[in-house]
Amino acid sequence: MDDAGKDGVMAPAGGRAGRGRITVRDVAREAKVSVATVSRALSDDPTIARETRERVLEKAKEMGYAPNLFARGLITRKSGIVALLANNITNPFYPEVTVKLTRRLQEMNLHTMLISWEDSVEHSLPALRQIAPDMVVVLAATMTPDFLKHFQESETPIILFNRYVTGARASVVCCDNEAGGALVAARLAAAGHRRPAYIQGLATASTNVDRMRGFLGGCEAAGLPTPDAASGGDFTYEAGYDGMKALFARAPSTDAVFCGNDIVAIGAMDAARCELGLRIPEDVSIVGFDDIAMAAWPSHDLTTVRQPMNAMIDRTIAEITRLQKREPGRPEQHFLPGRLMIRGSARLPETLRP
Amino acid sequence: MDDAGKDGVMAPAGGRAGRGRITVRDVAREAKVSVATVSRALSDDPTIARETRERVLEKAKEMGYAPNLFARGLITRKSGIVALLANNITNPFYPEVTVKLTRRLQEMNLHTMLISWEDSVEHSLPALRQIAPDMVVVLAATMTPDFLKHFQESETPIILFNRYVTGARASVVCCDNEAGGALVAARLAAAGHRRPAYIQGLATASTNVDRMRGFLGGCEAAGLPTPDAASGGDFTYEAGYDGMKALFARAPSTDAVFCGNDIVAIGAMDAARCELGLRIPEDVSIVGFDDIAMAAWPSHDLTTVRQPMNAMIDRTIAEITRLQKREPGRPEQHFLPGRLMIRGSARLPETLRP
DNA sequence: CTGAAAGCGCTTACAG
DNA sequence: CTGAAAGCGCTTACAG
Repeated sequence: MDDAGKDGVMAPAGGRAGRGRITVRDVAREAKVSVATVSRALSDDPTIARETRERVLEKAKEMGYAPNLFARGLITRKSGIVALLANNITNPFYPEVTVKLTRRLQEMNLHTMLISWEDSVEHSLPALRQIAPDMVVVLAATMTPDFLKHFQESETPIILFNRYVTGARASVVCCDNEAGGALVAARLAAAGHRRPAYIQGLATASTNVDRMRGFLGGCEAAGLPTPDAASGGDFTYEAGYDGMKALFARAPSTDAVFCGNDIVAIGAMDAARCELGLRIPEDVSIVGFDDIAMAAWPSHDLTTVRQPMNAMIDRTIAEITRLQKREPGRPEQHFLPGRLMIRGSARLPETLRP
Repeated sequence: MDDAGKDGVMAPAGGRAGRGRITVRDVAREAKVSVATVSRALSDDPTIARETRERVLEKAKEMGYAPNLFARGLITRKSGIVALLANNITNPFYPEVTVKLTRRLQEMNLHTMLISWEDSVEHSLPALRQIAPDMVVVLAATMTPDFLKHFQESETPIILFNRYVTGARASVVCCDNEAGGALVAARLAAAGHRRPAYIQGLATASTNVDRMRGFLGGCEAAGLPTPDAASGGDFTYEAGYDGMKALFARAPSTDAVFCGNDIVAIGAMDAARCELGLRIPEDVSIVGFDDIAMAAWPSHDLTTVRQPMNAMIDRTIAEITRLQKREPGRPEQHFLPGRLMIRGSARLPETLRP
C-alpha cells in the first residue's frame, strides 16, 4: 500500500514512496499505458496514436519526468556524449570555442565531457574508454598514431578542430592557415616592408607549419627576401618575447614580424617596446593570428588574421549532425578562410595612409 | 558456436564475434569464473580470494577490458560524473581552474561534464537532470533560488567555487576577498596615497561586494577618505576602461584605483595611458585582483592580489572526496587568504623605494 | 570464498 | 496502434 494516488488523483511530482527520480514506470502508471508506450511517446515514434502521445507527454511534463541518460545509453549504445579534448589554456581562443561549442551541443541535446591531460594525449584514453562518447572533438592537441588507432578500432568518429594530421581517418575543421599567412605577406609587402621575419609557435603544430608556409610563399611571390624564421618554441607569450629579442640580435634590420599567433605577437610587441626600445609600427610592424579579444585592446591594437570561429563552430556542428546519422561517409575536411583585421601594429600601404 | 577460444586459448582483445566492447561476461568466460566474481575483483571487494582477484584482473587487463560507466551507474546510482557549470570566458582565471580541476578529477576516476548556458543559469537544468551528476561545481555563476532548490530536492551536493550566496545549503570554496581588499587599502595608504577609488566588476557578485567592502573598510581604518566607487558594470576590460574615464571625469585628483579584478584593472590602465595621458604609477596607482598570467607581463606589470588557485582546487577536491562518502555532514565553507603581488603599477611605500 | 538470480531504467523486435 | 517480454552490462543481497 505504498502506492498513493492510484486513481486519477493528481500526484505531486515528488510524491512517490521511494527516494529517487521519476521513471517511465511512474509515467506509465499515471497515464494508464505501458512503459513501451511511454517510451514511444517520448521518442516521437511514428506508430503511436497522436492522442496517446499527447496525453503521455503531458503527464510526463506534469510529473517532471527526465529520461535517464544511462539507461537509455545502455540499450541504444549511444551515449549522447561528445568528448571534448582540450588542454591549451594560455590561448583564450580555446576556452571561447569550448564554451560556444558546448552551448550548441546542449541545444542538440548532447552533453560535453571535458577531457584534459598532462604530457601525452594518450593519458586521456582510460577516461575515453569508460565513457564511450558518440564522438570526439579534439581542440589543438598534438596527436599520436597510437591515439588515433584507438578511435579507428572503436569506430568513434573524431573531429580535429584547428589542427590536423595527415593520413588520419578524421574529420577536420580548420582555418585556412596557409592562405592566412599569404595574406599577411602580401599586405606587408604592399606596405613597403623589405625585411620580413616569422616567429614560430609550436614547431610541429599544423597551424604553425601552414601559417609559416603561406607566409614564406607569399613573401617569395612578392619578391621579398626569405624571412628569418628561427626554430619555434611554443604558442606562448614568452616564446614571442624571447623570440623577438633573439631575432633582433641576429637581424636588427628586420622591419616586419609575423607571429605564430596573437599571444606570441603580444609577447613580441612587449619585447620590442620594453627591451628593444622600438616603436610599433614606425620601427617594426607586427602581425598576429587568431584575433583574440586582447588583440583589439588599445594597448596592443594588433593587426591580425581573424579565425572564422563562428563559421568553424557551425561546420563542426554540421559535421557532428552528419556523423550522428550513422551513415558511413568519409570524414570531411574543411578549411575556412580567415580575414585580415587591420589595426595599428602594422604600417599601412602608402595609398591608404591618411 | 560463435564462442571461439572457449578453452585456455589466448583470445586476442578484439577477437569476439559481435562488434562492440569487452564486457564482464567476456572476462568471466576467459577467467573461468562468474560475472559476479569479475565484478568483485574489479571493485576490490574484500571477500574475494586474493589469488582469484589477481587472475581476473590480469585477464581483464590482457583483454583490454574497461567497465561500462552507464551500466555501472545504472545499478549503483552514482554516475561518476561531476558537472562543472562555467560561463565566464573573458577572465582567463576560469579556463585555468576548469582544466586543472578536470585533471584532478580524472585522477580520481571522475568525469567532468561541462555545462554552459546563455542568459539564466536555469537553462542548464534540463541537461543536469538528464545526467544526474554525483556533484555540481559552480564556477562564478550568479545563482537563483529556483536553481538552488533543484539541488536541495535532488540531493545533489553543490560546491560554489569563487562566489557564494548566503543561506544556500552548498559548500563554498573562495578566496577571502574581503581580507584581500583590506590588504590593498593598507598597502596604498602606506605608500602615501590620499584619494582612493574602486572600480567595480559585476555589482551583485560576492567577489565584487567583498573586495569592495574590504577595501572601503581598510581605507577607513587607515584614515583615508571614503573611496569613490561608482555602481559597477561587469568584470570586463570595457568596464575598466570606461569606468576609469568616468572616474577621472568625476574625480580627477584620484591617486589610487583598486579594480574588481585584473581584467578590469588592465582596462583601467589602458584608459589611463591611452585616453587620460596619465603615467602609472607616477600619476595614479592601479591594483587588480586574481593575478592572471597577463598581470605579470611587462606591458602592464600589474600589482594585484593573487588568488590561491591551487589551494582552492585542493580544497575543492577534498570537499568532493568528503561528499563522495555519502555521509550527511553539513557542507563546509572555506575562505582562503590571497597574497599581494607587488609589481610596478602601484607606488611603493617611502621606506621601500630604492 | 563463489555463483545464480534479480534488478537498475530504458528501448525494441515481436505478437496481437 | 499497444503491450508483454527480452535484454543492454553491470552490482549486490542471498544462498551455499
